[in-house]
Amino acid sequence: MTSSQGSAGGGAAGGPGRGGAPPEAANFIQAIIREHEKSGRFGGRVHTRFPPEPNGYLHIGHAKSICLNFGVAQEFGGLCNLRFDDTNPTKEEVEYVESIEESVRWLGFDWEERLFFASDYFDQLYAWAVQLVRQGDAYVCDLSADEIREHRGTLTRPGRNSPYRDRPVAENLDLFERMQAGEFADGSRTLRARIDMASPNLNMRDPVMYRILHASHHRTGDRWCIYPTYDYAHGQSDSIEGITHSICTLEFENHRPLYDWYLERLGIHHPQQIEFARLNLSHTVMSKRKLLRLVEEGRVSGWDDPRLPTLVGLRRRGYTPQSIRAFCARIGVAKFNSTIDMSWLEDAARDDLNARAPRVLGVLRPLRVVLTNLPEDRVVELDAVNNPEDPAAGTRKVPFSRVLCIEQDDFREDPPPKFFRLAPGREVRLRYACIIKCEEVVKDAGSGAVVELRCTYDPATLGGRAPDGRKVKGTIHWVSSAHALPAEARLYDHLFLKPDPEDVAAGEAFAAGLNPDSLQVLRGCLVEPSLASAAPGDHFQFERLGYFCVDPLDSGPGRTVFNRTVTLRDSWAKVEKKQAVAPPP
RNA sequence: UGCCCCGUGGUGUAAGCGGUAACACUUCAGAUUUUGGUUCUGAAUUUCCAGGUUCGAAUCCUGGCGGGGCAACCA
Repeated sequence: MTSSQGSAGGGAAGGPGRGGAPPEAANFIQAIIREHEKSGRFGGRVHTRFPPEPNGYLHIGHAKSICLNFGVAQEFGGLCNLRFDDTNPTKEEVEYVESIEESVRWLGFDWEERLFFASDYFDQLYAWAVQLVRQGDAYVCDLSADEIREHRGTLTRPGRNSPYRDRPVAENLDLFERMQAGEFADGSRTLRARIDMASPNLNMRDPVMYRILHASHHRTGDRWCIYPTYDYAHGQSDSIEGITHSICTLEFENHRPLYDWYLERLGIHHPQQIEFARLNLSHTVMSKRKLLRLVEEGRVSGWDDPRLPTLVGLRRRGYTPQSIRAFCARIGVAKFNSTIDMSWLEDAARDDLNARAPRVLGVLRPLRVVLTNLPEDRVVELDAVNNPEDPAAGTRKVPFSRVLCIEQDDFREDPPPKFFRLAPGREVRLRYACIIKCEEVVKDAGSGAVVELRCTYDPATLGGRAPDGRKVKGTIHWVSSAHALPAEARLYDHLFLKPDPEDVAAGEAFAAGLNPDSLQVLRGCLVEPSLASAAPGDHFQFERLGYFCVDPLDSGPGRTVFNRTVTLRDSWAKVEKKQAVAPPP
């Protein structure tokens, strides 16, 4: 039994232990499965599946479903399949199949040899359709799409039977055979389930099972010109694979009676469909349609734009699979429609990266600092710890010399209260180096901008500690000008200004809610020389700034681009904000 | 004006058969700190409403109210 690998997410963190362990908090899906295990339904087996349609890129919402399906299987010692729901050749492409596989693998899940396609089952599905026709449970309907809609009735009014509903079985068989043989034009006929046109559930009003589509399929080519609908294909595919728990999102709740109906009429293995609430994240959009729009209208650079909630985007942004899995475990699973604040995702990234990302010194907006009492040719190699959370990460050397750069934000000519950084006449500690004192501020004659600080360093404090015990509250990051490497940094913010992108004035397109500052490109950054060996995709913590990831696409020889995954928590920013709202007397 | 689902602190979730609300995050206040990071301590706040059943209801029943979904030959 390999059920204790635990951490990989899905449901409550850790999950319940197996075999007689006291009951732990579980989400409602785990509770249902436990119930089934107890009652012996499915013979104690648990087999799930993640069933994407290959018509777009995976996003964080899919990650929730992936973690749930693979997680629950893992936890109960079961299996999870990857199955592409490829029943609509007009929308689906191989390009998506490949990207989806890659994303699931990247997230850390393994479907082993169980990669399936609904299209693998087209022959079986067809045979079952014939069976239903024979049983009088399905018929060929000559109504057009418009006519079908018209016959369906409305939410409050029952529908009317199709005039073709009572066709003799032999005629149905013949017609269906000829549909399949390509005798009829697209849309001219359908195969429909014969259920109940007066059902209060519209899905039961003789739903379409097969439509004529003379389209080439990415896997079956031109073998078929009729294709099963989702409702007819999905449950039967589950059945074929021996799925026990068919987990899907809430909008399929009303489809469950139909899911059950097909399986019952066919008399085949009958999985349990369970619905859960899809993930909504603040400040972004999740629907394929809207994501596609952002990409097509050029509001983002592509599907992997680091501002997008797509898995390829998050990956490029610097999110690790672990952080995404932890996030999915933390948000839980329920049937209530909720919106999770983006800060939860960001926290998950901080949590994970804090433990693993090596620390480096990098300056985003450099301000020149000259140490007037340090000889020009003097270079000191200082020891810096790579990760205080992980002693095994060791230390590295950082060069220190007369001309340095510090962050512009770390100097204030007129410091507000509680500002612990550098200011005229004040002292600050340079991380891993020494304490310096600002003696003089050099300004640009024209603009009045501060262009250089002339400081002195205290040789007694080399290493950072003051032997006289004097307290220096601030510690700032820095870089040696002569040794630093140039870099570009991309700072990201929410794609949308408001938590709910739909919350725009009447008549305004949702694009109006886009945050104009969601991307800020900084080209004059300077980073410590050890970063010369940074590889694409590497994660770092720029001390005091945030977590950054080497952009795999735009970095190359002679050019390093860092994507800011997320900032560090910044309690000074909070203090400052408060001061701005209510300035001290 | 039909059917289905849902309603627990600010947020997200828990409380197998009804037993007296918990966890995480956020917030606030401290401590530690050569990252205003991390970590640690403490505090604050909760069962949509109204009836009913019961010794006892977040849990069961009824009725409201509120939110979501459904009328593709999409998934």
